[in-house]
Amino acid sequence: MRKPDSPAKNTTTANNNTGAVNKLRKGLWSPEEDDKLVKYMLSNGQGCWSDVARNAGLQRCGKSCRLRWINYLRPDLKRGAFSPQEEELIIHLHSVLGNRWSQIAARLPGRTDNEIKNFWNSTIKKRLKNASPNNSESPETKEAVSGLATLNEHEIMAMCMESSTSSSTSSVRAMYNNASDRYDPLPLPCFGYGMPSYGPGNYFHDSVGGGNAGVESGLFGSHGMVIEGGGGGLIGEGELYVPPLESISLEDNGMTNNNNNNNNNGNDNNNDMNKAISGNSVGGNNNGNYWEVENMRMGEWELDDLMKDVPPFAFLDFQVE
DNA sequence: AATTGTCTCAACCGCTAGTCA
DNA sequence: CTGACTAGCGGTTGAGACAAT
Repeated sequence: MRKPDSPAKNTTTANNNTGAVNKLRKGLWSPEEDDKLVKYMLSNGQGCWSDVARNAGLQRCGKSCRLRWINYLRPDLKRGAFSPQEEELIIHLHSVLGNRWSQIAARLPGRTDNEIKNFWNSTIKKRLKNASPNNSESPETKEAVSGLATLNEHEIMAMCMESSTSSSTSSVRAMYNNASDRYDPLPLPCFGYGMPSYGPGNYFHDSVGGGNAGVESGLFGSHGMVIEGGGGGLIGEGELYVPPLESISLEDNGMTNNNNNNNNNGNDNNNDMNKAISGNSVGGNNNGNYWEVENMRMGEWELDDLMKDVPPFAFLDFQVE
């Protein structure tokens, strides 16, 4: 943890330093600063982060405010220890996506890229290493990693349930109940498609009336997070494959996210999952929506191709007016 | 009880990409 | 086209917490 710089040391008042820009604070955030930022964000929503810093009366750079909000203050954060299911999912996603922490985080409701990155570097990495102290390419290690490429359907559902009933949901409800009978959430920059239960259009809107948004919309459902194997190939029947963001065709869902322009070509995804989906037509579990992924290999999927003919983003009601 | 080593994680840094004048 | 500005990402740092000696 970094020591919070004292305000006296870091703040140069404009009074006795004409023309000088106030020195920005660094280091740990004080409760008062947190309070200021939370209050500002809840009442004004996210705008330009440098404006947020200025208007909230914080001697912080916008970048610092953004980080603090995203990683710590955002009301929907889950916090606490990672569940075994989350852990498995992280390992699996990392085997598919590599160190794309933000994309991994986008598939884990209430978790931040920073949190996942730390968890990976401190815990999982070590665990996988310990599983095979002599050789990282040993069968044990391969099993530890590739064995997680498929997740048990019930485990996924359990994660959906856990996610949708998490205490963070309640806390968000509490924060928004006074203002409205539905959750008009603050914009959450890292939540794009691929995180449907919190994503645009699904974000808690149905939860207030007793519905269960996380389950109804499907933690991995409507945007095609999980492809159910049809038997044969590496994805067995009843097993679930979580495709990389870049690989998901949204055409059948009629949904896309213009914000996701990350044109990763997936060259580092040359693992067995390619073989698994290549030559196996796998159907989505989304009420009859199917993605035809026949003949597709990750390295060949270009985002431009995926995005063409996709109708404009149809759900922007979470945007701050 | 004191010291040392290790772990955890909040926050920073540097970089890239997108936007706009 | 260019440069300034901003958002976002991944890597790294470092201080506090905790465990071991």
